[in-house]
Amino acid sequence: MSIEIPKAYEPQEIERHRAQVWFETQLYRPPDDSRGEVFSIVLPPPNVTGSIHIGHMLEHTQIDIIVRWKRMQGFKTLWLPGMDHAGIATQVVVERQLAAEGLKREQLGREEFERRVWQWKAESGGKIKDQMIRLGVSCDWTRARFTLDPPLYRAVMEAFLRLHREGLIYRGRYMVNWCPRCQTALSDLETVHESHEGKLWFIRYPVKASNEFIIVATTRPETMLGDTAVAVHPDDERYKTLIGKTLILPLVNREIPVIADDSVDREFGTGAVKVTPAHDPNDFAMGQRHKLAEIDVMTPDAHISAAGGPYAGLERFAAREKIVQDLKAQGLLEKTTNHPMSIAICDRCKTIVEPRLSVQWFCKMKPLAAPAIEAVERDVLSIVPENQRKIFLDWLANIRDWCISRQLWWGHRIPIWHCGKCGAMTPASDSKVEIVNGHAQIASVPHACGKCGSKELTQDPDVLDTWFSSGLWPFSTLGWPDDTEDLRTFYPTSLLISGYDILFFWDARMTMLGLHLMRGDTLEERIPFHQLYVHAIVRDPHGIKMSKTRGNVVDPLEIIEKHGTDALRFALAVMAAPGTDIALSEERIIGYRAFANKIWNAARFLFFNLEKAEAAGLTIDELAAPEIRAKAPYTAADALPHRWIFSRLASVTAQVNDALENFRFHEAAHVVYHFFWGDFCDWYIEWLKPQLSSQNREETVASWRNLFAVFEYALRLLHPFMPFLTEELWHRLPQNADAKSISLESFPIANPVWSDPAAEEQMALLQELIGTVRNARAEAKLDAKKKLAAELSSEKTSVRELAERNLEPLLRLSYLTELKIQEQPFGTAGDALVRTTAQFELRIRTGEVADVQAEIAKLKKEKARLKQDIETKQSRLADTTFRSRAPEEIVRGLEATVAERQREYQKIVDRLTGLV
RNA sequence: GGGCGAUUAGCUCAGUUGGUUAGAGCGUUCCCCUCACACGGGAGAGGUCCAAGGUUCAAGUCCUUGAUCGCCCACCA
Repeated sequence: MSIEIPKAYEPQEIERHRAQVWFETQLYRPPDDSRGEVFSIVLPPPNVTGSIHIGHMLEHTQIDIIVRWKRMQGFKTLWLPGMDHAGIATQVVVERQLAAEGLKREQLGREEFERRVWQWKAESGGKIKDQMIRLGVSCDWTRARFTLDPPLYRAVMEAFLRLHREGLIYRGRYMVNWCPRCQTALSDLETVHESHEGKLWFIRYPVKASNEFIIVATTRPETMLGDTAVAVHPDDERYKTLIGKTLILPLVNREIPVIADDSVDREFGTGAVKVTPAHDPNDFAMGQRHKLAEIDVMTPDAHISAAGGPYAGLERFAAREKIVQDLKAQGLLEKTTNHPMSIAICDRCKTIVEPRLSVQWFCKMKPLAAPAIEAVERDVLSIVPENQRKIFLDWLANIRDWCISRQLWWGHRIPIWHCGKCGAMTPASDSKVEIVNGHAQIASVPHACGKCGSKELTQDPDVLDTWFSSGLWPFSTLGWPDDTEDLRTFYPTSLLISGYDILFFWDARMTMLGLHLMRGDTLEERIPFHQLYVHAIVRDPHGIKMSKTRGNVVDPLEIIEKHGTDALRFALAVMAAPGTDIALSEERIIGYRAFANKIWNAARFLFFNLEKAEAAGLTIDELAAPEIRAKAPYTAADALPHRWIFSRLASVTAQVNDALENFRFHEAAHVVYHFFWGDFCDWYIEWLKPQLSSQNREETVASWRNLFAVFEYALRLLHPFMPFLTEELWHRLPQNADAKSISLESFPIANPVWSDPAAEEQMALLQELIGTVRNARAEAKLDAKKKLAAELSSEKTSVRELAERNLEPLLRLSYLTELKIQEQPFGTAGDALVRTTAQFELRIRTGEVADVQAEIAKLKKEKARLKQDIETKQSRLADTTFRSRAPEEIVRGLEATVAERQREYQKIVDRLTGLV
């Protein structure tokens, strides 16, 4: 029997097929009846708009590695997927589509607009799901959730109503970040600050009935239309006499007072600041302190409002220009200076944000943050890497109230009704939802105003910040507020893996809301996840952030089509050192595609040679039945290669498990890569080749069994990193005809019994021996096909024996025709290449006269290197402080090294004297 | 303004408690289409670990300062 497989690994069809099977068989739904330790994790839900990008790919790869690893370790494992309705982001996309049709959402009306968004959601969401399935993520699709699904809608209502009852959610007229394009309030997090080359305008404000004036400096002259005071520092000698006087506000001719306030910075500008309570957060606070009028001079779309008199209707920057010109014309513009500053822009649409006074809903954060801080400090929630923990804590410590209302139509509508008569607010009596037109909305609509009994009730038009519902994700997805089986089983989740870009948006909010809303006496019971691993972001090959405008984005699906998912996954994993961003290049991915091919071909080699096993009388069962495999390693007359590879397996397994435990994906991937390619393919398989069809049946049987055992072991080790390839090969293994999936097999556990330092040491020596031969022939530029004879000498019996016993593989690996082993050192004839190490001396007969001069030059170079090395070490050893303070093992180690180098040195000297 | 990170081979990056000759992938040079794999095999070259001080028997690793680059936070008119 032999199994035919193609010469090169072509991932596309294989991956598509495997992904489909995994999905259709619901392979990753945790068995309902199983008990045992639980591992649960939620997918950071991608925005329903857009598509899977490389950042998702990194995140999904890391989660999937951990999840597959845990599942194989025997945990009852749930990875819960889903999508986020992504309030603004989605609404913006659909509004853009409408704009292309020449429509505005107001023309459609709320209901029709929502219908359009749902339509788009179905399309886009379906695409994302298909993409994720194609990526092979091992999540439980039967539990997929969407933030606007009825049960989750209800969870949002429940959370809102509860926080509202508790007084943690309040409504009020405050200064908020307002996006004039999105026409909605934004939270602080949804704005980003950009440095900007601004200007500082110095404007004269005349004192009433006097020739005096005060010069104020401002970066936003257009807001002067709304000025209601000018403030100076109370102790500022320059202005002391003016405090309390009245100024005439230029252009609008309004009378405004000069007030004194501690918050004024005497050093800045002229030390006098115009106060615009309706258009600046500081001024708003000052206005509150001094009971100043708030004059809103701007419309929601950032044009000057009627309150701006002659400037009404002008766009804000056009107004600025005109105002500056008018001031100049009236001689009131003292001067203009450059002023570097930072401006806030809308994270979503990049429009400059306008601080705006408006009525919004807020969530008090201090009381919610306190338990979260405690949880992190007490390590109830552990955060990796360490520096993210500090950032997390700092943010919580300085937290401010969260503006949670958005003037959008797409989202969870606030379950509060306003009375048209008395203005009082009546909340829904409970969180139940009903389905209307297929979608959830609050069911328990109040019939009358809770205060005056009027029936004139209208629901608050606003929806909640999309992150409010995201903040409930780890429990809303499990059925909260009901006490469901899932919630009891899988909450708290074990781990969260998320990017640092949403640490505050999402991770921190989930932590706070979970701790507050969930039942349980202890933080441990309420915390939404026990561990938080914060991953980095993917950058382009030059380390530059990917963005559509720069055009350096990498489409993971394109890469996957070209090189396969496993190659991309492996590249991402091996580059994902905690705390540093990833510069991803296609070359790198191609490299791991080659690795996949290498694995494929190792399998091909096994399959190809099965006849040889049969020739030795082995059946498939004998070869690789699980119970037979379990007894590996089998040893034969020459046990060294087997002892060695299993010893390597023991340490590799320990390293992989340890690395994954600490989210050191790069280390785990690196270790399996080098084990498979270096140890397994380059040495073990090569070594075993002659034994696979040798005359010695015992040896052949042992080699075959071990080869299969190691190979299938390696597949399991590799599976979390390369799920498709390993699954495919697993099924092609002859003994696995009926196997369900490698992902349900057990993950290797390091077997300390296999650890065999002696074997590793001997192998290292053999590798050195072989390397020496290869090096010599390469340097002598000998024809690669030319067979050589060599002689080996060593004072050490163990070395001679080792070489003798492993004659076969040595011949094979080095293309020697003959190897003679002797005790005595060689003479010094010039017809051979001689290589000397501390352990042995090797003479390779080339059959031609060696280039003696080249040999001498090489030896001299080596001699000099050794001399230098020995001297440095000796002087170190001569240092009495070193001898007295350094640990004894270090000193002894150094002594041994020096002794060895000296022997080597002596040999070279001898050889040189012979040659010269 | 506050905080954080980075600087190691031509390029992109590893290097967890300080310890003997600092690693990987790609690229590059030389040899080989050897019966699993040219997406391969073999052998090389290539680094005063940003700079200057310091701690230590011992520093890529710890401390201080500086330079360059990057990121995050922030209500500096």
